[in-house]
Amino acid sequence: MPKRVDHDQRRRHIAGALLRIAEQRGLQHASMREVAAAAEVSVRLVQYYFHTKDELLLASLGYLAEELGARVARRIAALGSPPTPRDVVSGTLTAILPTDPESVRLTRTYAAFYSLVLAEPDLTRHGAPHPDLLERLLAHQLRAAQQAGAAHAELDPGLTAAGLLALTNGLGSSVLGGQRDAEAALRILTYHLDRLFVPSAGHTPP
Amino acid sequence: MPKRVDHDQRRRHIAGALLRIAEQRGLQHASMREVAAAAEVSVRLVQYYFHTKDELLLASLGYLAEELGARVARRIAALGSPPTPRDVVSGTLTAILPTDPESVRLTRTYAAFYSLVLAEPDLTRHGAPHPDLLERLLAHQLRAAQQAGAAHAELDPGLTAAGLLALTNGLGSSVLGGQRDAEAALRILTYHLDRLFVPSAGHTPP
DNA sequence: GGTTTCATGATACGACCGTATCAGAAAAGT
DNA sequence: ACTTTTCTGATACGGTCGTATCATGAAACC
Repeated sequence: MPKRVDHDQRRRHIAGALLRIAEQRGLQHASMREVAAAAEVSVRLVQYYFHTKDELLLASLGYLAEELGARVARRIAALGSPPTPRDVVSGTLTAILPTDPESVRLTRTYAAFYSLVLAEPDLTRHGAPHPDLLERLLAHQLRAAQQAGAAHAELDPGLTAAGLLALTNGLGSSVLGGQRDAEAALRILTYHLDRLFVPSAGHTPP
Repeated sequence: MPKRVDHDQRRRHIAGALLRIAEQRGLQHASMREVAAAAEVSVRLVQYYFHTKDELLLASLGYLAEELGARVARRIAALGSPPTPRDVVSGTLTAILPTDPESVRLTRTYAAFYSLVLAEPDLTRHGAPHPDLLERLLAHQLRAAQQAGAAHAELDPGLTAAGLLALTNGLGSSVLGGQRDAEAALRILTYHLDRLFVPSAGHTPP
């Protein structure tokens, strides 16, 4: 037998090369040859670990989702304990908004996959349980804030959570599109959060 | 000289074929040959009216923007006169949200161009004065509503307008992505509008 | 009414695409 | 030591891409 290699690591390495190309130059340029070159690997190797290009695309998208999920989780975990519901909401949403290099990279890469997913929905038939999950997390935090008197009681948590997520996604698009810088987007997001949560001692005293 | 032909009409016809392909199968399939076939025209003709593919893509995007702008204008013009600011805001936003076949077509097509524009920003160096324009329109309407006592006075019109636009774009993405249907998106949008405008006789009495 | 000019068609060229094939190196098991 | 299995490399094939070339139709102008 040959030297045993960590297949998963190899797959991540190659998929990472594809994600890098997708982020920087778009999926149009993510050909097998370009991916192999970016991973400093032969084309045959890419074929070996991913039998077909669709498989490579799908796996890469999976790794990307994993990475974004990890970032959100890390952000939430890094909050002081116990974090206020607003901290959780704000932390989650700013983790998705392209403000720092990592989030720019992640959202740019996601954007590269967006139209592909729209055009070929079969590719992700079994994917994306995420958005609904995030929405539920946010709604749950909003409810907790209401019970603690930290958010206005008449808010509908579900509709508000969905709105916040859509707002953040829309802001992210405009930032990536260059119509707004990250600072302006963050200002808009914070403004809307301020309208949901009642002011407390710890937060942005005027 | 040959029979004189309306060049602009021909260009629109060909660009329309590209837009149709982009919407239905994505820009990946919008090759010169496919566009020509969809327009029932020879490849040479496509080359004749658009010297290069980039030119075709750029022109098509322009026509698309024109079409969306016309839809918004038509929607606003169709409002009773004088329309309330809320009607204008709501009409503008629902014109953008993919709720009926035409708006689905427009937003799907836009989405197809999205990642291309992100990857090749040079293509649209001179384009897209639109978003800022819409934002200003919404902000202006919000201010008018405030002066008429129809919207809460403490709102920041600029930030709120930007938020509404981003919210609508985000909702549109989720509808196109199939995570939500148009009805749910409209419900979320209406909920947020309800939180901005003070209830009046004409609107959704409980 | 010939000629110029605009408009259109058929076809070819080189490049790159995804994938398949052929072959070989390298390490574990016996 | 030798076989067997896992891994890697070079190269070829058919297809499609964007674009260029060559050729021709048909109408307006002198």
